[in-house]
Amino acid sequence: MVARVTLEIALRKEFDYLIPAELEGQVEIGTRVKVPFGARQVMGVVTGLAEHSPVTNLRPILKVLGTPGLITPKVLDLARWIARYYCCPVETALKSVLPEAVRREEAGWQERLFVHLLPVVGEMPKLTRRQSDVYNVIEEWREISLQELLRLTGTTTDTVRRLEDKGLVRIAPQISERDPYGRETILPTEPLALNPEQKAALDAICAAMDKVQNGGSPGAGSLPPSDTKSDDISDAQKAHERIPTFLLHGVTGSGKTEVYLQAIAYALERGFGAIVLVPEISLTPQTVERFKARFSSGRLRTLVAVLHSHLSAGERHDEWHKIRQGRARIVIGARSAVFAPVDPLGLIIVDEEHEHSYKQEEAPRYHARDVAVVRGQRERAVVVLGSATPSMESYYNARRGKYVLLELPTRVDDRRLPVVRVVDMRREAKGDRGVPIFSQMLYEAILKRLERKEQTILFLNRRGYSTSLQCMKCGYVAGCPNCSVALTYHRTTQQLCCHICGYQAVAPSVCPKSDCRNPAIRYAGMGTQRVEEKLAHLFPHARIQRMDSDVLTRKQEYRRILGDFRTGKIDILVGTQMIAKGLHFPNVTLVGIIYADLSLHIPDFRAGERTFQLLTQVSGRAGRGDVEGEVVVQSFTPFHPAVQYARRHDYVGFYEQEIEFRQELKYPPVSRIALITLLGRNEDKVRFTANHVRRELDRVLEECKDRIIAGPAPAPLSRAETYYRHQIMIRTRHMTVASERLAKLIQDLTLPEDVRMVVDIDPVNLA
DNA sequence: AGCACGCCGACT
DNA sequence: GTCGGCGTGCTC
Repeated sequence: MVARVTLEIALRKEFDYLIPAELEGQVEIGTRVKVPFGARQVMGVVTGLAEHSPVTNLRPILKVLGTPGLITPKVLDLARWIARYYCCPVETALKSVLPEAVRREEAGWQERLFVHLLPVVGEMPKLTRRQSDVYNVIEEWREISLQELLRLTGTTTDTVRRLEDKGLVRIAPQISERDPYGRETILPTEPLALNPEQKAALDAICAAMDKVQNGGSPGAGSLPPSDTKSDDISDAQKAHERIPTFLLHGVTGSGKTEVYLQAIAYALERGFGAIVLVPEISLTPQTVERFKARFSSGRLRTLVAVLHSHLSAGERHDEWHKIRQGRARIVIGARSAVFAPVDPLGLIIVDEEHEHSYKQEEAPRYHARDVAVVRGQRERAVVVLGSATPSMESYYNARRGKYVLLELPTRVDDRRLPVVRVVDMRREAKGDRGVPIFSQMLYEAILKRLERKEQTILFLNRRGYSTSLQCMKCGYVAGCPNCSVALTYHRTTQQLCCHICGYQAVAPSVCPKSDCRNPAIRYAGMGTQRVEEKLAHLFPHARIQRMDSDVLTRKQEYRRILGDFRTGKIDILVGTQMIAKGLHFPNVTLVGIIYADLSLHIPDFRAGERTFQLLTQVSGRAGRGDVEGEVVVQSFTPFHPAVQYARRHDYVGFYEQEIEFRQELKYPPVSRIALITLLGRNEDKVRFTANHVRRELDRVLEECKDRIIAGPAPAPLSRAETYYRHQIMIRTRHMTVASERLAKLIQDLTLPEDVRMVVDIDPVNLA
């Protein structure tokens, strides 16, 4: 017998090995093995089995490693699809598919000392500075290996023992299972009555599960020569009918989650498990609780596993095995949860499917929503994509009949959508003083809320105090020495800060240009800090809290602020992106968007779409209680379609006009994009290499008739962290073909030592 | 990835 | 005469 092995050293090639008699029966697809490779020994994963190999002088497998069955043929199949489509080595794809914590199997179960957080009984004991630092870290992780804790805090076992003596933590060998949300008590919930639209959506999803899931799974094929591109499994599946994918378009508050819950119940009923993907920021304890509350008791009782990036290695390992062993049949998690080993899988839900955080920004550069759809096809699982503002891609697919569109046009509580008022900021300019931060309308609206003891959310998608430091005399702008961006001024620390690489410098008091030295340097633009300061000045008695990643250095801080806001200890919450999502507070009756145009001016064809989504999502925060909500949008381009359609809550209207623009310029969803970036410290070399790559692309994509290749040109962010960046953009409707050619080009091309090439298929970020 | 082979410049 | 530069190619 012969095994084909993909090696851990991430070569873009697979190698065949003999299975020695003594290992016969232990080697299967997905088995991890140690093999000889030249003079070395390397680890790898078996990707295929056969009687014979096209290669003659085979060497034998040395050893079988780890627990069998970690990588199932299904998982492997998915990893190979990712490797092919996203142009990366299979091993790189496997890295995401099998989390590191699970891979290092031994470490996961090993009896090491772990520090557990204990509930505080009675008075909190006095702690020294050091102790409380350590305690804070433990509190954040809830449970952490002693080793890791010591590494993280740079302390000694002694300090931790001290905490144990005070009864705050327990140090013990870890055997018992970790449950990240174990200490919370959850009240069970019953299915809610559905309105007709919800009912129709649920029925459609359940009917699809009925129709499609009649059991049966594809078997393993035989080994083709290693350079063959055909994928027998996917070819076999093409014969079957397509598994439907649903796009659930429901306005904020239309009860999408209840539809998800009941669809999951139906899947469980029929013996299938489910995966729920949510954006990382929405994966709050409340979100998880909604699912646990429904499924942690009753007839369909099952564990709900949670997967996200803040789990410790041990927790991740445990959650994974809960799923693998079938004890948890529901998984809720961020991007990488799309790979959860749920089997049999009946349903995948991708909530907020338009969210960019589903795209992984490092190799493998996969999009979890798209992987979900592919996985659904391969495992006969029904996929439901949900959003109040679907991505152009998904709505386009729905329009073309590739997805089934389900609409939830009304809020479950029958409340009207908030009134959105757009303020033309060009008319607000006060001659000498320029444009104020707050328009008269927004000022009065805030004042009214303060009088009525209602709450306000103010949104500005930019951190810091001001955008840039500018000399009014010579035009000098403080820029980052490592990146091609202006530095942001942070008043609290009196520093200039780069939001790309984190570079910091003391803010100068006079213009640093030697021939200028103008003391009247000014700060242009504004950030959340400046808004907060101005607010405090305008409303001295209001309780104001800022919330952005500068404030949130700690995880508990996030919870605390939201807790204070919920209990009414804060009148006005000022924040960035992160307050735009999911959170609902009944007493919020006003949402102010300080500068709606900010996201319109970024050099990206999705700027309009992003702005529309942002305005719609932020508006959704207003008026969920008994009082109707009001949204005030300040804009310098008040008649821009993204602003106007958002004002009217008209998604379809926006889509119709946006798709025309995409069509005209052949941008997604009408085509697909592959973005090739060349990076290096020597700009000439980068430019030269980029030109060379361009010529090669023209050659290898010859038969890709509809291709449009643009560039090379400096990337919108032309320099980041001291690396110059040049880009080439490929647009085509046949990305599968293009990916394949690109993979070959990557293989054949020899780049100069100090120039790297990054290939991003379906990028969401063009910078 | 790593390591060998191989063909041209300045050093004991 | 040799040491060493990194281009090219190979590993089942």
